[in-house]
Amino acid sequence: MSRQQTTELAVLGALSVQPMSGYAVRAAITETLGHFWSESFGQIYPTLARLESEALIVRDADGKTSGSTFRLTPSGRERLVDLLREPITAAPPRNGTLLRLFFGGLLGVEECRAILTEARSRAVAQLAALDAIRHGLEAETAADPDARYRLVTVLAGQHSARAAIAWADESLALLAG
Amino acid sequence: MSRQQTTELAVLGALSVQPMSGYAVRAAITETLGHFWSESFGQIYPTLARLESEALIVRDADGKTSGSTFRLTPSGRERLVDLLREPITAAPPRNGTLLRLFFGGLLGVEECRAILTEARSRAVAQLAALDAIRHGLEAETAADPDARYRLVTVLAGQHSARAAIAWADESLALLAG
DNA sequence: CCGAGCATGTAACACGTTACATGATTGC
DNA sequence: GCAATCATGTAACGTGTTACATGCTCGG
Repeated sequence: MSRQQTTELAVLGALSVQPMSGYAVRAAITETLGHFWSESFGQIYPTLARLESEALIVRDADGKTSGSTFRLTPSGRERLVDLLREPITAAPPRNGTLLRLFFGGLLGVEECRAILTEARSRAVAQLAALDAIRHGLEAETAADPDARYRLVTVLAGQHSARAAIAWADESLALLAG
Repeated sequence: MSRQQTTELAVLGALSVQPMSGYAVRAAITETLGHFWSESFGQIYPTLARLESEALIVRDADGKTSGSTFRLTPSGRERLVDLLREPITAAPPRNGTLLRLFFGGLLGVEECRAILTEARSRAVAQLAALDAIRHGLEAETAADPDARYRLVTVLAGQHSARAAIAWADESLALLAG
């Protein structure tokens, strides 16, 4: 029971920052929440239509241009806060890499080491990408206290990436010996 | 293109350890892969039926008892290895906790600290649970070299849990100051 | 005999991606 | 004018969970 409504949460959240088009919502989610969230157009547009019909957002036609701009209504903002408050249903964390390594005996040491090496590379790249974002946010924090919340999500990604690197190193050593 | 077929991989993997009933496959996945995988009956039974029709597994009627036992055929084992070798499509890692914290400004410091405290508790509990499993596996490793692969997945969970604890502590300090 | 757990399966629903179709706007 | 990008939407498909329906088996 009780749908997840996570897409609704992400869309309302994006619009809470500033009014924008559906296309821009997608871009904002990809760019800003990209390291822990994703949405496709096939989800976003139907969601926008439903939110509009429930008067949680309104659509302003952009004068002469083709697109439109969606804006949160007061009840939409209330709805967003309600969703934020809702208990977080811990999704089962399906991890394809671990599933493969668990049955690694069927693949052999070398292939498993390759999987680990690749996972390590991805983590190193992500750590570097998040480092750049982090420096920007730390500068912002002085002016905007709310930037701290965004910083918290970046820290999560960095801790997670560092853990992945340490795990890969330890596992590579274990499989080498 | 190219379906994920992750359920198929998990089911074949479970049966590669030993022949068992569908009910037992579900139990094995829940107990052994539980910290990084999950499957429901609604997925398992149709998958077993399909695998049987493709002759990747066979069903042995258990004499007089009601259930049946599924067993990998040689081609089923080949199929499993093929699936293990397939490139891992890194699933977008949707994290509901981070999505909420990102918009934490709308919730306020106290509610965000509560979310972090709860995330920390879950990580502490998981770390302890995995520690018990780890000790068992380390003992097994001497006798069964393949136990190392299972140990690798446990290490992943522990690194991840420790990272979550460190992240929660750092973030709680950040939001306190 | 009765309840707990074993066992199998289906139907309805929710969620999400991909591919497609269509057209406007803008910069070169 | 033409390509890239902005913009909106739909349809088909795949995947996954939940709830339901059904019956067996075994220990107390």
